[in-house]
Amino acid sequence: MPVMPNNITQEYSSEFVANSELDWISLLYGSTKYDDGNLASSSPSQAQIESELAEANPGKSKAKLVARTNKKANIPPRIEFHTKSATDILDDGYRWRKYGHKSVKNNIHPRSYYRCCHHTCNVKKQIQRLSKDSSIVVTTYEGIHNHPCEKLMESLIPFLKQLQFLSSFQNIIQPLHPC
DNA sequence: CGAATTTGACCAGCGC
DNA sequence: GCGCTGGTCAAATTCG
Repeated sequence: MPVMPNNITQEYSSEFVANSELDWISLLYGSTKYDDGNLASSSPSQAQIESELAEANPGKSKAKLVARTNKKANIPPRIEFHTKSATDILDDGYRWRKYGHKSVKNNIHPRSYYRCCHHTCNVKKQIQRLSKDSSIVVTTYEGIHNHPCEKLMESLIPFLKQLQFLSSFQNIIQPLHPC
């Protein structure tokens, strides 16, 4: 099963482009789509990120940066991952609760809506297969997690406990060996 | 039995 | 104003 990055940030996205499982990424600042399927970028910051993505991803010409023409303010950034996978749900380390399932226009595959289970986190994601290519799973993240990845923490906890134990041990030894 | 998922209803935005 | 579409809610259902 392909594994998605643990923390979805703008900085992280260009790093993840190198993952061979990934087809391409779009950074979305909105959802305005035109009939021909194209999306446009407008703000300078988005253009800047787009060029950075292009530099980080020379072989993947499809990487696009998108602007939302929506008038609403404070729209969280959206990042779209295109992944070739037989399974719809990609393991990104976070726990998600499904809250919706909808068939969308011009696509035979329904779209699933998920929300992060963490009580203080409002990150959402949508999962949908491409109508043109059913092997491609499109995962769109909206917002940034404000908490650590649970799976990562689970694997780190034993190590941290060991560190804590060793540091307490060092506190006992240090008085005996000041150097 | 509690948690997670499913699914129909509802709402808001947009184009005509 | 109306219909279409996407997004969300919440009750019902399923699952472990």
